[in-house]
Amino acid sequence: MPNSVVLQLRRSLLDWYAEFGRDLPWRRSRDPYAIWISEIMLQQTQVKTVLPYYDRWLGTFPTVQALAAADQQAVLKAWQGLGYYARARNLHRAAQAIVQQHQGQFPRQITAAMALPGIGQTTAGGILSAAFNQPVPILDGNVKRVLARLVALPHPPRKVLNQLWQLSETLLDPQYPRDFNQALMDLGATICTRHNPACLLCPWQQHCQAYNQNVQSELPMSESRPPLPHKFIGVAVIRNDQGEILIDRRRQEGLLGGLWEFPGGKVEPNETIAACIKREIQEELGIEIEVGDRLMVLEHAYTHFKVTLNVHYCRHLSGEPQPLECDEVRWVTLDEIEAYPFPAANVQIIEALRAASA
DNA sequence: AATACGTGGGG
DNA sequence: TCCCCAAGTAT
Repeated sequence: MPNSVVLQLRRSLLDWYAEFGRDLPWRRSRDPYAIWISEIMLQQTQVKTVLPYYDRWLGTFPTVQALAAADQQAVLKAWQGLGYYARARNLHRAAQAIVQQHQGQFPRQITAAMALPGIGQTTAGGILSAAFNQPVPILDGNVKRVLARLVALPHPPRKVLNQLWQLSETLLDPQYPRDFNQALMDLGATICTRHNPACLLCPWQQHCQAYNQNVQSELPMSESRPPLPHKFIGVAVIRNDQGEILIDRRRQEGLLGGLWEFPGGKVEPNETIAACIKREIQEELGIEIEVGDRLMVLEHAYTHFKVTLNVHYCRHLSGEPQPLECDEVRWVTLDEIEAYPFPAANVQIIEALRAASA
């Protein structure tokens, strides 16, 4: 790309941003901690979703020291509903590393930043450019889409990441890296959207190859995926003679790691829901239960599979619950359950229990 | 390099 | 209804 074009692209984008850039709360701050929190929350998550979480989080954990000193349960509770919970666990661990190894200061070296858990190349670039105005490129979903259209990229972005990183770096304005990166993301989020891009309002219209070839709605190229597997799960709401409910904390690794849940598991072929629940509870907790009435059936979709949750009331018969396949087990009341972080599908179960007890 | 990892909203 | 997607990272 000729240097004269690069200069025009920088200038037109920065002019556009000065007039139409979004007023977002983290842009009002130069605190690396606040900017870091926003960057992690924004991974694979829309601005609209993040806004309420961001404000609450800074109220609960106003500094990196406060976050480092917090209990993981409180951290996960503040993250409840945002998804990709490894982000919260990594944020917590990274805060402790910053306090212990960086004197409480967010590292300014990109290699040091990327050594922190949960911070990859794009997040590091986003933080260092936004907080310190360092000339470090980014390549998030917005930038991939904008650049793929700008050059009419004839490949799915995933196949040519090096080329896109190179382009992001070439275009980055060395004088205004903070505003340039933010402007690039705003362009993707508000003008160069996935569906019905507003090309007539775009500052890059003149240089956009996709627009000039009228293929903007076809780009970026996407790859089709096979249909998601579907799992049927039996879930137990086990109550004891005191009316308390049994919950367990999932292991740290993997899906929903560290969150609490109602115990249960996958229905085997030719197995009834009741038999599944009774078996799973014996295997996971080592106790005998009686499976009772159905509370609800709910559908939920994760990133890589779908589930049908068959939730039944159960009565504890005998045995002391043990954490055989989880990190912890606890009897709680419906009031106490508020303090525990649960996945979204389980929040629906709690709401149903609350409605049933009212 | 390909896959695991959440959730809510839009077409 | 169903698929796709949105400020990606870790392994």
